[in-house]
Amino acid sequence: MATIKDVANLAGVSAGTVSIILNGKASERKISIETQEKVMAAVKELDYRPNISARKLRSQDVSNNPTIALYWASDVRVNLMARFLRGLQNATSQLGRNFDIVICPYKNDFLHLENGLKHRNIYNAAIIANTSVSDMEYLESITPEIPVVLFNRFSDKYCAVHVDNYKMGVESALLFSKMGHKDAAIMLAKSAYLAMDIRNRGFVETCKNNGIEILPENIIISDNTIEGGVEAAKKFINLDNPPKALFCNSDTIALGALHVFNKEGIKVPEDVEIIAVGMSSVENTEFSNPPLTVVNIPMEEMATSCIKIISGLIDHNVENSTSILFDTPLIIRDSCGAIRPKSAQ
Amino acid sequence: MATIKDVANLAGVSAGTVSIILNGKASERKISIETQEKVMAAVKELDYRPNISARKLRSQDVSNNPTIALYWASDVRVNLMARFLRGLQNATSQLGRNFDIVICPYKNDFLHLENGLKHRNIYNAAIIANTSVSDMEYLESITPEIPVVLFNRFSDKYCAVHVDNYKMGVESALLFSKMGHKDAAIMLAKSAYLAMDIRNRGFVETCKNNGIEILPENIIISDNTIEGGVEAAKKFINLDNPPKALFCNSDTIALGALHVFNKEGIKVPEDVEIIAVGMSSVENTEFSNPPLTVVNIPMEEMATSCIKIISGLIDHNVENSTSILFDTPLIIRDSCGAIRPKSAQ
DNA sequence: CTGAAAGCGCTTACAG
DNA sequence: CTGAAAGCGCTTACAG
Repeated sequence: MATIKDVANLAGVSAGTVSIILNGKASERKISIETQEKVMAAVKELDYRPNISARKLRSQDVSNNPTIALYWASDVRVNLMARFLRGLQNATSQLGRNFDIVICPYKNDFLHLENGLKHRNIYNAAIIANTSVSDMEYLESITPEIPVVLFNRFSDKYCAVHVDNYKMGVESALLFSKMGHKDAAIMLAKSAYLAMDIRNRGFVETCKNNGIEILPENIIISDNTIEGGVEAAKKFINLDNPPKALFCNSDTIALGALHVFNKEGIKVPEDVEIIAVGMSSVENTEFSNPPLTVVNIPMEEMATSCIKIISGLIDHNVENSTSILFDTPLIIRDSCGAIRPKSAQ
Repeated sequence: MATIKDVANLAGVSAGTVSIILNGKASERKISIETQEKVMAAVKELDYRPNISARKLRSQDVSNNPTIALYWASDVRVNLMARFLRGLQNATSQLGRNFDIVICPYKNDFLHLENGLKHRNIYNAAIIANTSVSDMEYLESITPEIPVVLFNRFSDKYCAVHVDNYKMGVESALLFSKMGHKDAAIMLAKSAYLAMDIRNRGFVETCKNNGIEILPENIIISDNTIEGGVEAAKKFINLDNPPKALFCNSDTIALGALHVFNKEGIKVPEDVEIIAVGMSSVENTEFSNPPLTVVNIPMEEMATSCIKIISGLIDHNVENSTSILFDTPLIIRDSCGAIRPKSAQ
């Protein structure tokens, strides 16, 4: 990488002169047109780009926000990030402190390729979200150079903001049980995510314990997209004996399924009751037709909490393995468990 | 802000020693426990935080990505940003070059309070999205210190990636005209955004020219949220003579309206035909009930284009006022203009 | 009109 | 076990 000195040498002037020209003070300092042209030519030839760190160091006028890396798996639905970012914004306004949040997309299972955790001078701190099992193993094996908070994961070693995934599955199963169901189907997002697996286990095991049968063919795997839900619903409809209880591991999938059910005249909740895990904005499931019963993951609040911990870590006044467990409220809406007006029964 | 020298002075040691301790090399370098404790105490007392710029400058090991500020109005639906970020990701992979994208939420009409454009050493470049009229005036009046690309806005002065907002309104009106409508209603997001105003004008003026009447009471203003659409739809239903053509300036509002229509047994498109401006993910309108006809703003492609221009500006090989106008295709779906099977007619 | 030099806050060989 | 010094790449008074 060319430096200002290289440019100066090539142009046959001093570094100071190059700096003046590059900072648009050429006319103010009466630098000759000729010199200016020589310098700009050298800049182009060497593909010179100023070193921002050196600039910042030199001219201290500018308040320097801490830079926080947000590691977000690139194949995770970006609109989940929307909720997260909303929470981040809340936090900065609550803390009266500003952070530069840098979005760092990473490929699941390849977190170890990222440099930000290994160096102390890229970011001041990091939030790591949507780790896969092997990413977690990697994290357990290293000691990052910067403060780290895990989002929606737990570890003894790190600060973490998380939910009880198993319980989410349990509560969904219990609601089905309460509604008197004896068999159920599941739509699962295919993914490498531990959290989702744990949720499924919670659901499946609780079903078993409460006399709800889940036949192997009633477990439908799909992409974690609306379209994935559409495909899954088509499979569901074609089952020999579609259960009247459906658990969707992601509300995105549930929305796709609703689309198909509405189109095909399958009534929710009369023909099939649905519970979904609330990952996307509450709005999306609140105003679907019908509104969906969800076990809600409070992303915004969790994100706010993340930033507060990070802020504390940077200031050295938070314990190095603080964990906050968030509750995941069951929001009962028309798709399952709601008391319906007589006319609709 | 305390420096390493301050810490060294307070602890009564040299700056080098402080550095060694802070970098976790104390035991390796056999620094006495006593010294370590003195230093850490001084660090805490002074609330010392290392200057990342100085670190970066000193230890050049780490590749330094250009930092791009993404100015995004904080009251704009964050899930629009989702689409934008998806486009950004595509760009970085296409360019084989990495950028640090820093999310900079700003308050509309207060872009002038942001420092990033005024200094050359905070960010390397900026993308500015969702400017209000007065933000645009501000931008016209200044010369930013860094390369800037406008997103979904146009200016002679800046690079811009934009769409023909007027035409979006025109095409929606023309489709209604083709469907034989003689009157129409509009649901508008209340906002300070020029783009939305222009769209409305395009729609209203074209309606007028084509004999479609829009009564003042048929113009419904609402929040740009699903809930806003719900409220708007309730007002729509209570109109004395609700038109059979409805233009929504935002698909988010349209989704809220659909919720109400479905609930109240108002059939789309039989009872009312809907065209919406496609701002959120295509998925969301593709799998609603019924799927929505939209004039789509190709956010992802526009974002990709933004980054490519930025990359060119940084490398000095793109013109300083390059503009790219994107097409906004009309996507015909069931809510308006689709050829329906006989059974549904 | 332009150059030489100081110094921003760090880290790291080197010396002792 | 610790300190003094050099130097990363810039910018900016100062000198001429």
